[in-house]
Amino acid sequence: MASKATIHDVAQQAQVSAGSVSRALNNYPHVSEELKNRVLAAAVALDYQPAYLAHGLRRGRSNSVGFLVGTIANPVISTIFEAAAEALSTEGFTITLVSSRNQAELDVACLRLLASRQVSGLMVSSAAEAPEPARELIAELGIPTVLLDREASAEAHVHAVQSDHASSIKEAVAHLTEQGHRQVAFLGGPADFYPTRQRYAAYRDALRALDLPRRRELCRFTSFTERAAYAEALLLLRSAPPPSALIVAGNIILAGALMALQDLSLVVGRDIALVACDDIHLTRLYRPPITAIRRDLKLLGATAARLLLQGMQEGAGAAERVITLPTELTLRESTQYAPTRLPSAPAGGEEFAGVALAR
Amino acid sequence: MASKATIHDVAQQAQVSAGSVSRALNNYPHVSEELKNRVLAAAVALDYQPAYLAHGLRRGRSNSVGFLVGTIANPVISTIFEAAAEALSTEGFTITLVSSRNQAELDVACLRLLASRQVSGLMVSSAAEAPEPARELIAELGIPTVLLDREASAEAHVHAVQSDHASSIKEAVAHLTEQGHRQVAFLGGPADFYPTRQRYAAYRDALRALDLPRRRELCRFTSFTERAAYAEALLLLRSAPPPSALIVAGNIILAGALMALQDLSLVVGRDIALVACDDIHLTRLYRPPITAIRRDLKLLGATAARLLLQGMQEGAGAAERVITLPTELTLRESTQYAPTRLPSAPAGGEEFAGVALAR
DNA sequence: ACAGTCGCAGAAATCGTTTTCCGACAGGTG
DNA sequence: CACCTGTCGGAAAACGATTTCTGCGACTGT
Repeated sequence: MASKATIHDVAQQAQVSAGSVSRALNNYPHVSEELKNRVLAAAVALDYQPAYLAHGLRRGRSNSVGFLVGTIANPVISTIFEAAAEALSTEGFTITLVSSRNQAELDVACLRLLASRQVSGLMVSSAAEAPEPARELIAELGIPTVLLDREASAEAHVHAVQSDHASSIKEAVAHLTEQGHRQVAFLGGPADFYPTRQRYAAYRDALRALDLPRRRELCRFTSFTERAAYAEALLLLRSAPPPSALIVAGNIILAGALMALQDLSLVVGRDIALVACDDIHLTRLYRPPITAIRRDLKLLGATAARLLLQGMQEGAGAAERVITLPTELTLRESTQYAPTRLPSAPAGGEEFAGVALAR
Repeated sequence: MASKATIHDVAQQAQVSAGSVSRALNNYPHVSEELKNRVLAAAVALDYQPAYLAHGLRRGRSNSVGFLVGTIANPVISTIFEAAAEALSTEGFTITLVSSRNQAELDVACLRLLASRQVSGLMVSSAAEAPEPARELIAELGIPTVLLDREASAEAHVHAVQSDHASSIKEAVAHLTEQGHRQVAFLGGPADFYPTRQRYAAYRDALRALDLPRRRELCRFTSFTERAAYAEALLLLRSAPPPSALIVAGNIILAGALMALQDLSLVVGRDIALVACDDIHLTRLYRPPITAIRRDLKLLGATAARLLLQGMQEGAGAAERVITLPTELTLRESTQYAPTRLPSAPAGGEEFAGVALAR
């Protein structure tokens, strides 16, 4: 009913041609006030809604941007995209959402789907990374694209918004060192994943700069499932000598790590210091509150939207842009007190280490 | 490049007419094997992707379903929609996502937008509820629709998937009563919100059935922001006599409530028993773990998708369907031990009751 | 051998817009 | 008065698919 009236109905009602209706409604030059008013009145009277499909077909663009996500069921991702969606929709764009279900091999199929939908822009927070076929496809598609927290591309139409993970990681390691920690562990996402690479590199550099021991077994990578993160965290925590501090990337991984800590009866802030890489409800509300690296997710989404809007406007014009947004280390109790595992408390420390070793 | 080849290019390559290409590709009857092969080969050679817009325009349907959400930045919502999106996309549908930013007055505009996009189906988890104009619009739009955890509609094309909030709430109240609690508080979402109404009604009925005091000030409703939930929780917890148990609806509200509890130095499981209405990472990982009402969010989403697919297939055919899925109360330590606030100290108990009567 | 089906495929109409093309008309100028 | 310039709006051609219409052969039954 609502979408039943066509432009011809409006034209008939207003006693003009269909072309004039189109011109009047789209604010073309050289349209008389009088005609415009007549058309507007008729459109309102008939509750005319232009048929999007026909509009897009003729115009050659769909006025919709494609969102490719690994999963939307992650509060960090969904917050970013919500902000981006808001900015884009106020500019008249619709969002077409596709999830590759965290399966890298589905990325390409999802992109093709979006391309066949003739999206006018692309926002990508895909499952996988790097030399991947998905990147090539994005490059050859020629659609203005913004990568979210992914390795930037050299293509002119492919922009990127990233977070400065490195500086906060370095800050965190420095902070832990000041508290006396020397065995600092790192639990990251998939090793080829851009944020993980950034964080890991910063972690490694910081250890080197501060002359801390760099032990391979204190550094593990896991997929984005709680179960996998739990398993890796267990392995990591059981290594000898055990870590006295742990940096975990991502909120799902944090959940797995906390489960592992609880299963090993390790109390955060007492037996081990903990730093999380995204600030979610859990980090603030956990007892003790967990030190976390914060970033403005809404700003990230909004910035990405702005970049994409620019990219879509200038067509295949200017060169690619990369924007890096700051992160901020928020200290909380999980890193505030020197854990008992620290070698500074000699006897107790030994004992705890012994227990940990014995499982 | 990828979407550059049209059906005419394929026709030319295969030395047939455009119509035949369409028939061959869409598995029409009366197409010779030989022609079909030739067309298929040509299509592959040219990497032909049918133009979605033209296809939809001619067919009259867009092969995309609209998702209307209050916000996607809520893990419960996004998990449901992720599951629904997966089921729908395997059937060849695309998702068009619109967020009304939790503003009830935007619901209608969002629906109109989706309607103008000629979506073939609608999935609604809108901000607001009830006699609202949005419901009327959905009714008159005539698009097959599934409401997610919302009041069902009498319209033939409007289906619903709901959760059986009531039974678990009753179970929770019974459990609390068994532990000796008499001052059971309830912190819900907006009062006109379907899940809140269901939960509140069940809570009230359970109190009545178990002959517990029903005090208005122990029952508060809040919007879906952490700040608001925090404020209401403070008021609720400060009422005299204070509640010894608290049931909170929704994950955002839980976060606000936990903040309030921490600010008042009330320890969950010791000073107050706590029941949450959605099982998220936070409930499982909080110390102590929080008793929660669980439901299978993926099943909810998948069921909604199934309902919508049915609805879109049978057109304006059969009548509306409502499916109610079970919930399950998972007991954890937050309700396991009798809190210190319990009137088991008799004098206090009398006093509490007296105050309760006086309102 | 002839009318009646049936399978197949080309030509053309169609979906609802936008856009191009073109003609009509008004007003100012040489 | 002829001529240009510029505004306005109708008619028709796109856009790229699907679907209807139509006709051509081949096959069947009598």
